[in-house]
Amino acid sequence: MTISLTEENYIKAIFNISNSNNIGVSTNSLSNHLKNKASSVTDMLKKLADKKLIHYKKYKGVLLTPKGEKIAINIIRKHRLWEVFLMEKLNFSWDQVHDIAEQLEHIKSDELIKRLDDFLGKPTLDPHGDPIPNEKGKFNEIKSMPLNECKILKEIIFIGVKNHTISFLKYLTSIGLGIGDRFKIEAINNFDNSYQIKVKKNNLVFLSNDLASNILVKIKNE
Amino acid sequence: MTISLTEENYIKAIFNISNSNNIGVSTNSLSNHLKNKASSVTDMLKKLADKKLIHYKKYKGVLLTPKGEKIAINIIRKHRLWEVFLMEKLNFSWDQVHDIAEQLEHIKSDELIKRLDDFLGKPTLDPHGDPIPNEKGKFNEIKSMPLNECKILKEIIFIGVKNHTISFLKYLTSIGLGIGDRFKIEAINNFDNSYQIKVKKNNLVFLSNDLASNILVKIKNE
DNA sequence: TTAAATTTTTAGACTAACCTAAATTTATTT
DNA sequence: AAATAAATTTAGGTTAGTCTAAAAATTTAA
Repeated sequence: MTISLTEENYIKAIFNISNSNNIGVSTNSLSNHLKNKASSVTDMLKKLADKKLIHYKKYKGVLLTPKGEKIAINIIRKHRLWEVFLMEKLNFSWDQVHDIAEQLEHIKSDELIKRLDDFLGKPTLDPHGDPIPNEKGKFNEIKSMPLNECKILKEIIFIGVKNHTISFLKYLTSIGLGIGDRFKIEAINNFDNSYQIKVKKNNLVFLSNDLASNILVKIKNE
Repeated sequence: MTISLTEENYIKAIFNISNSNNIGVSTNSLSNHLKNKASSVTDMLKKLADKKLIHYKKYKGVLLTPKGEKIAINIIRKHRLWEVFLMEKLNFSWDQVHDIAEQLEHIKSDELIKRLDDFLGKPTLDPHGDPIPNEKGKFNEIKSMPLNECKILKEIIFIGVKNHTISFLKYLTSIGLGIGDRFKIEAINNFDNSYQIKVKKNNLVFLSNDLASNILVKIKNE
């Protein structure tokens, strides 16, 4: 069975939306996500259901079947491996890699991905801190939390981001924050729940609560 | 102006056919090359002519405009750079790279190609010995000739192949011949114009005239 | 140089993936 | 629980790229 590029994008969207909400995906959310009209989405959902890639009941939203999920995870694996390649080997910055990886993820060759994986040293995290599923589709989850759930003044490791927009990533870069950085929470301002943190050798950096909610961290030695 | 993947494939086919024949490309040759019906080809030729990518006069065959040629050369550049990447970095063999490069050549990002080129050390030849045009579209032609035009017993360098089929490449590999190899013509058999050559440290290898016509060589020190 | 063969184009249709507008179902208010 | 609002689906249409069959132009051959 062949799966078109468009079908792949729908499957990926369903996976991403259901994974962040953990519930059946609505036609409208797909319509927003893919910037297609809801009626177009309905058409495609019927097609994907015929191919047994999703469970679909009219008016009830959709979920991936195991077969559909396998495809979704493989696309994500390819996307993230290419992102690693673009950053590590071609020296792109983390806000430049997404659009290119969005194209590369559709290249069809299992052998290519196997060799790319080897070439990159079988990475388990992409440049945004997102886990890269292995060949079997297994995610090596690392326990992280949004910075704004951290209410104690501790040493922290910056693990990943929730918001992947270019402007957000550029902003983090501009204030000197990158994946893997260690920093200390110096203060949590109780009037607006904003944060003051100190990155090694840097001055204090102020982060709004909203910004902190998009930064995923791990408490050091935990 | 955006150019679809299909349009890119037509432009590339026109370039390749006209470059090997050096003459206007017929509808039928495109139909064979692309494995589409001639009527489909006609439709597309009209579209490409509207976009000023080809010169097209009904019943008269086509040629690329400078604009079309620029696009064709850029696709070829991308294809060959990706082939180098696949062989040099991912250790594919030369008969495996074509199909994957056929997909990769359509990835749209000038920045990506620029960085890939740097990463690979700005190569000027691909793994089949074909020249890689530079950013400006200029080919660095190397003077080579088919082995069967070589009628003297000389030291030879294997520069490239004319026939790119997988079976041919595999055959060359199996008899121990690879791009860059030096060998000596030991004998030219006048009854069938076949060749006997001696690759360094190897036994004598017999090549039919037909086979020799698909091997591009340079005479050593010339 | 006319007839036959070949090549190319036109005409009309199909599929995938999209759209708008209208109808239907589900959810929310009062 | 009826009325309104929102979400979803259906109906019918469009475009890109393909196809088959028939018509027209060109080339080849007698």
